[in-house]
Amino acid sequence: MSSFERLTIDDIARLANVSRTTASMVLNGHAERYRIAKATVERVLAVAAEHHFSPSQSARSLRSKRSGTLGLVVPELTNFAHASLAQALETQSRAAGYQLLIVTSDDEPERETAAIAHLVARQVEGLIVVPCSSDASHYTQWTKRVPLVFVDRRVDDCEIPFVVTDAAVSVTELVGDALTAGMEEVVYFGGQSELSPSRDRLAGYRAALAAANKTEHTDWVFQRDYRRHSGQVLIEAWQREHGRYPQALFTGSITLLEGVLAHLIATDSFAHAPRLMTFDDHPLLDCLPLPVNAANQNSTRLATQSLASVLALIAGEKAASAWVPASLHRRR
Amino acid sequence: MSSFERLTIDDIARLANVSRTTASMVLNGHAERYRIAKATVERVLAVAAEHHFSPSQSARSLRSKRSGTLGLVVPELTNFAHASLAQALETQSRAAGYQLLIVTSDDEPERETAAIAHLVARQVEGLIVVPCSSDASHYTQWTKRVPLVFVDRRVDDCEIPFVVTDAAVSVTELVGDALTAGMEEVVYFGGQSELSPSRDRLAGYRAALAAANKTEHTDWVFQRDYRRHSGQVLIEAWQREHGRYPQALFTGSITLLEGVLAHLIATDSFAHAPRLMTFDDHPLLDCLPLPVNAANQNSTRLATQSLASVLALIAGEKAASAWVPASLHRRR
DNA sequence: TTGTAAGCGTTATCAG
DNA sequence: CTGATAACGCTTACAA
Repeated sequence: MSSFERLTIDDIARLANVSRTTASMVLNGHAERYRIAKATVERVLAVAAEHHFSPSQSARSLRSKRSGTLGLVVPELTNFAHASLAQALETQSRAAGYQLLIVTSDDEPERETAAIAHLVARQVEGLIVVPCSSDASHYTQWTKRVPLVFVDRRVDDCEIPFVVTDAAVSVTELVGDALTAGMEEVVYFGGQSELSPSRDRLAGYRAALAAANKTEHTDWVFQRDYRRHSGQVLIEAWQREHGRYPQALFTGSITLLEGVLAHLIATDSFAHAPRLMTFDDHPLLDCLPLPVNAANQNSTRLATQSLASVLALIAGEKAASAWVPASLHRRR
Repeated sequence: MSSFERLTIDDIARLANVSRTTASMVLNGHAERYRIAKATVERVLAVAAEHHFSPSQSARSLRSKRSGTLGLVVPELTNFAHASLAQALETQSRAAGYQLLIVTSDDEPERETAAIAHLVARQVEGLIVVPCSSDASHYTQWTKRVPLVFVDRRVDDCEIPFVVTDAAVSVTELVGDALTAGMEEVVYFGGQSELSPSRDRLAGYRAALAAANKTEHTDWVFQRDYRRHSGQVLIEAWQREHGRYPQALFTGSITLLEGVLAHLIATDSFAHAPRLMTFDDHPLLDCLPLPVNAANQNSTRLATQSLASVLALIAGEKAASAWVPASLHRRR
């Protein structure tokens, strides 16, 4: 087997000619409190440094009954918004003294349940979840065993705190822009209507119509799922039906936008393309031939707030839900 | 404090009217081996299930001297290639019975060192690192304390095993395509030449020139870093100098490509744009007005191989370095 | 077939 | 100021 033996605090104590206790106190910075002789302190620290001593996490957490870990369940790391969130949460958790365990659910409720079970078995002290099911009981069953908060998406009819983007407001603004600019017809392509962000985005769209005194046409709103393919199918169908493209189009995600753009490219239709808006931003959107206005989620703040929420729950306090505003990235 | 108490195996044993040992054996699936009465087994399992028992990881790892964790240090999760790698590694590690601890270095050597130190203190059993420094001693210092392999990038003059994409071959093919198609002039924009992927990509480019019997011009190869801004600066400078765009252009990363495209858009120059090729693929590249051929890294295989390497090191075996082929995504 | 007991590496209480 | 010692929850010889 391996040659990666580790020294224990006993080894350090022995090498420094002190007791286990003294070594422990020194290494945990309690030297002051216990008035340990300066010489002793230095000797212990020197020995520890020389041998790169680092205490056993397992022993420490066994003793302290704290794992020092938080769990994050996220659909896919290849989704830019979720990757940004994960990165922000990782940095912030570590700064707060927690190691973040990131696990992916692939947007499948079964894998998600397995992921949560895995993290609970790993004894995370708290759980931050981007839920992919709208069935509250999927989540409430864990709620007695571990502090749990939702981020990015929320689930109805349950008490679990959530931190989500205030999508409605930003979509209203985004779509409002187009209406103000004189667009008579703004079509909406969205994802699964069970997911809260879908509902929020649609609500924002409808609010914009209302604000502009427009009535929604029957062929303005279409919802399937967030797969790229769906974007392509929807725009194809719309074009086939009307023999033209809509004046303006809002897509609920970058993937849907990709589908739309892929179709426009395949049919060489940029010239007749709708004015495009989308939810979520990405650096590559700057490189499209068409300017796409985008609602840009603030992943840093989503991270900060959701972290604060779990930490509150862990501390036995109430955690408030929060809405985080998105910013608009206007490209025209 | 919180109401999230956990049952111990002693509780389960007591509730099932057996000893700690029996409970442990049953719960670890050793019932057969110790010929425990069927009724006893069922009783224990029933009680455990009823109370959602899950054993303390800390106690378990303390006892077994195995943390059951692997560490991954990656520059940024917002880089699509690294996110794909992290996701693949997470899934595969979990399947192999390890929890992956993902930590980001932000491509800064100091933060990277801190990240590694953090993971070592957390007692990961093995470490998979995308190195952001070319200083071997940054890494060899850890090598006596924990099994370490590089992925995606390698570091010269050190014995640490690596698993990287065979960039040279794919870039040769990519650039060769353009040369075969009659391009007389293929310009190369790359990132930091200290990083091994940069060198591999450049080597691939030069091999393509050689294969086509071309001599490299003095204004064909430019290397700065992988920031988007650099792509923009480089293309601007080239255009200013020559009063035109190159016939063909290879960018060493998507970010550099973004810079180039941003410039082309800003100056409305798509009509005179070079034939574009880039390293790393992204779904949004399908949506550009220009077809961009891309070398697509195989993150699943990078994950599989690097995981296999650390696991080999952990088992005390030799770990071989590996080159993973990339595939070409041709868009014209 | 089941139970007893030791020990993994820490930390913290309590004596000295 | 420093040192024994117990306890955290679990696995596993070894006994019974």
